[in-house]
Amino acid sequence: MTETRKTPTIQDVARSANVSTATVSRALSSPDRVSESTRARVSEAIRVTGYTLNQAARSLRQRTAKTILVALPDIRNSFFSSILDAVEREATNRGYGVLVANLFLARSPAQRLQDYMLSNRADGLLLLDGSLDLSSLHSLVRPPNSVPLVVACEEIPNSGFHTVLTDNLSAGERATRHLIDLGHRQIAHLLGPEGNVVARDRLAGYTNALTQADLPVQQQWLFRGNFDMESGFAAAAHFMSLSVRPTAVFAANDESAIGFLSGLRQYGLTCPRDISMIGFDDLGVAAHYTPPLTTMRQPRELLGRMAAEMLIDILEDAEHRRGPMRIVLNSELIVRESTAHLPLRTSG
Amino acid sequence: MTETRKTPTIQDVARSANVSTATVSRALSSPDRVSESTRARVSEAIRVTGYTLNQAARSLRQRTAKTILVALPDIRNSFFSSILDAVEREATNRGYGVLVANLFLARSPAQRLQDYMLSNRADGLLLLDGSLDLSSLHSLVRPPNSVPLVVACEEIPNSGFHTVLTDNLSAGERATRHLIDLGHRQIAHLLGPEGNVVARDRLAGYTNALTQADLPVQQQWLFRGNFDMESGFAAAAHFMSLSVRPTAVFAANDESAIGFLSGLRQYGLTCPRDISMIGFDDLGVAAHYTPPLTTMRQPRELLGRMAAEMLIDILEDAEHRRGPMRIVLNSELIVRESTAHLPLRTSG
DNA sequence: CAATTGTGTGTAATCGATTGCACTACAGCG
DNA sequence: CGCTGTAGTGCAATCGATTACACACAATTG
Repeated sequence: MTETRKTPTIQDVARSANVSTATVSRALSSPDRVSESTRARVSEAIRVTGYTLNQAARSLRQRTAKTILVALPDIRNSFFSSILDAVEREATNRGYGVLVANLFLARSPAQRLQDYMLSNRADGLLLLDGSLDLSSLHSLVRPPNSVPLVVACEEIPNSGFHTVLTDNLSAGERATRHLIDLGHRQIAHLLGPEGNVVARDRLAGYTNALTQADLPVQQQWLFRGNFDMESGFAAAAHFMSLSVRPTAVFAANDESAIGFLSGLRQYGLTCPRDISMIGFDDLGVAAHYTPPLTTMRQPRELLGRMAAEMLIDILEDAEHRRGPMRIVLNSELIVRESTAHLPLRTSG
Repeated sequence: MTETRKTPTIQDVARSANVSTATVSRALSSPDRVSESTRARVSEAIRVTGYTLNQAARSLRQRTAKTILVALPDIRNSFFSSILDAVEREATNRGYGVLVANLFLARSPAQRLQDYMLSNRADGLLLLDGSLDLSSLHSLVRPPNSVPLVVACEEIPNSGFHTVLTDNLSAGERATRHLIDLGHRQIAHLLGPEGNVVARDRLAGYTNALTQADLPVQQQWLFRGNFDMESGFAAAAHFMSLSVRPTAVFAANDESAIGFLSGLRQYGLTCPRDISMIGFDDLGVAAHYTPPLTTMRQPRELLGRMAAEMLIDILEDAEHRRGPMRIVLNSELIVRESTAHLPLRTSG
């Protein structure tokens, strides 16, 4: 006799508790508007029927999906997945679901985001990728499609978007200064992707630090990179081809630093004996690399959590007319073993 | 005058195209049931109005969210995030959204999954975590809450769930045999988490290989581990305390292998000079570690893609009465520099 | 020519929860 | 006693798309 019953609805609960559906709904969403005895009856009825809310129905009526969309340039990258982790945690705590859109190799990223947002699947967008076409984003953010948006980790200059990120410029400065303090005078920079704002700021920090120390910025010591290991690996070959080789490298992130060191290894060079290396991010593997990597630690968890908080705050506060918010977090220098004092023995 | 117009609905399109909403709906979902001229008028009207589908309304009516839920033990782990990447790609291609639930440190994981599934937010569940309580899962999968479920990477024994995974047992065998082939006779295994089926299979493979080579399985050479770097690091201390030290280690995964090597480094031991090490997974960093890590490569992308395919196939095929499916993929031995022939010089 | 089939479209019910409005009952007050 | 205010509840409209059913009309068939 127990046929495959359909999922119980609020109607079933109402019938079982001998109240109207309106009362059940209120007992759930604003319990203080319902008498205690009724509330108890409803709770019991919910238990008996095994009722669970149909989110689609609620979304339709309330025009709210209780879901945020997180757009990442590449989930596989441990840096982003850590942030996603923190975002997911915060969102879950506040009753939101997390949809992910991996933009890596996607055909038309902006279009995809637009589809998602406008189809009422997500209430807000958390963007971890600064490389999107600004104009297509504007069509999302401007009326009539005013999608709540927070940009994290990356930044879109002059966009006026809400942003949470770390102070890449001063962190780049700090990293470079660390090398200078160790006595290095010939310091290269392994660049991040061209056009990436974060990478640009780290470069600017590098340049500042050199300039402040009266060291020249040498064009040939800016190595092409792309934030990934392969590009770091390739840069090592370039490094070997130089007539005058730097004694230290500041890499725009840990992944490329690791790729670079792995590349150097092919030529028999060892860190920190032959070269000092500082990275950026403090990925989990940095502490366990050989050698353990000196790096600028970004507070990933904090960053993800704050970005999620900010977005959800915006979503839940209809009166968010307080102008663009911008939170800048500090990075921290983590000294490990990949950086060392310049050897006293002269190299020439 | 251009007030904040509401999002255009199918009604607006119908009015603009001078047809009924039914026709608009049909023009979208089954174009061949609509005459060509009407179809053109509707397309034009959609363009003019800027209409986008309200997914909530569709979900409510069709009882389908066009979304899958991916549950992971820990997104930060690069192994899982790679799989998520592949899953997301496949799901997107087939028009599905991807919700993520990170079960790491979650209070009551099974409850969370249940909530998600029963609230009509997701149509199916892709489980990448084998450590969940089986009984709570059964309440999900059995009627009346028959949630379509595919388990990937991990396995839940005797559950009868659909599964995609690699052949951990034979891969564990292969890995161990590789060490034996290099002349090693004293081979340790750095275990995965207790109770984890995948870890258990890799251990079984290790045991098999030893037995086949007439080597004894020594209890004290089974090092506790947890699939993460910290546990590998800790195991190194244990290793140092042994009176007779193995010459090679098969680690249950790359992360713990890296942690272990990093631990050994503290004691001045170097791989592969002092010890050979083989890992499992072939994480991106494996190729760029120092030394580059020999490992068993799991076809992560394929695995993720197939799991997503399987789940969506099930969702879209109402008649999926073909019994539990089980796909086993092969891992591949990737020989790099962390394993070496046993040195001819005797250690005693 | 009548009967039949098929194509294209419209009408209206439906999915399940929320919520504006109306109503009852009762307490408090002058 | 009559009036007002408030707490608690129910009725029914609503969100936006889908779809069973009905119907009009053209094409095909016997």
